[in-house]
Amino acid sequence: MSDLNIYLGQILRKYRNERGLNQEELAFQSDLDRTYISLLERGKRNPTIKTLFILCSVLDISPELIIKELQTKVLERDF
Amino acid sequence: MSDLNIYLGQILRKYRNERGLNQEELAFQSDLDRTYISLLERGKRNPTIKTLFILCSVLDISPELIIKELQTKVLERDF
DNA sequence: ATGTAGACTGATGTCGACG
DNA sequence: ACGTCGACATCAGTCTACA
Repeated sequence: MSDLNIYLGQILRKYRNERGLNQEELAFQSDLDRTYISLLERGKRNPTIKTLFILCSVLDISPELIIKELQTKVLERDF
Repeated sequence: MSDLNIYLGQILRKYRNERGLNQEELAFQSDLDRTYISLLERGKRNPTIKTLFILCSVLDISPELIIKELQTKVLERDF
């Protein structure tokens, strides 16, 4: 639970790489700042639901699936 | 997409009522402010992922399921 | 028991620049 | 192409109070 940001960052980075996007392209398409993508992926930010939905739509993945992965990662540890 | 907050608020309120909790009890158990729960349920706030997870744990519902419901509501309209 | 208002703190998210 | 820094604006979330 405390490391939720870290896990989410790892998941988002994984899908970004799978899509063959770099941070700049993801930032541009999602209309977010590149430095913010960097912060997110390194677990320095805890995004809002709306931001998550935007990123998921660009990464062409279901928010539900991201949350599912996040849940399992969190449950493994301290939730 | 623009109405994401509204839909999320409706969903959260639905589950809170199903659990027989009032806003004060939910606020206390989730360690959030009562007035914030009120704002959330009326779509005036866009919570972070962490806040969603906290609320879900008190409401004893999977975050994945909330997001799934939210997705379908959003997809119906403008996403 | 809930909605609302206002003032507030801290975190999210922006922007320009550098290594 | 990414991490980082600092300054900044905006919004999440708190608190007191009243209807």
